[in-house]
Amino acid sequence: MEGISVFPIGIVETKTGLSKRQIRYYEQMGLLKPARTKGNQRRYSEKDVKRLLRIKELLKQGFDIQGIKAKLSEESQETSREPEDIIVEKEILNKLNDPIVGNRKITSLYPVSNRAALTEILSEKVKEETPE
DNA sequence: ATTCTGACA
DNA sequence: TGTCAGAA
Repeated sequence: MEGISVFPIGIVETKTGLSKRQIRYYEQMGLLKPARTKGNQRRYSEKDVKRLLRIKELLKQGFDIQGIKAKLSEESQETSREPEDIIVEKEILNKLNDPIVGNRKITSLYPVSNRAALTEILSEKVKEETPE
């Protein structure tokens, strides 16, 4: 019984400490999709509230919209997790395709369980791709 | 009284 | 992000 959307934005505002402006803005950015009443008013569920709280934290931790979007979608699929090997492959592909790897934070997701193995394999991969 | 969308001194 | 307008 937590998927039912019942709270109007005003309640969510007090429950999360986020302004209505922010709550609506994050929705525009595709971070959440609250239900709508027939009168076009937003109705949030507990799940939405938790999501907003997570957004709030990630924001405090200095993440941009893209990063948060990635983290959120990651947490949504957190159920059926893929084998580490496959995850590692995806991470490598993401990093190799993302031009802003060295300096900025990557816009893609990166589970940190086997980060060591990742960086190791990645460095080798990069080494091959980078003939000095 | 509340919320919604669009806009900007 | 805040905030005001005009409508619902």
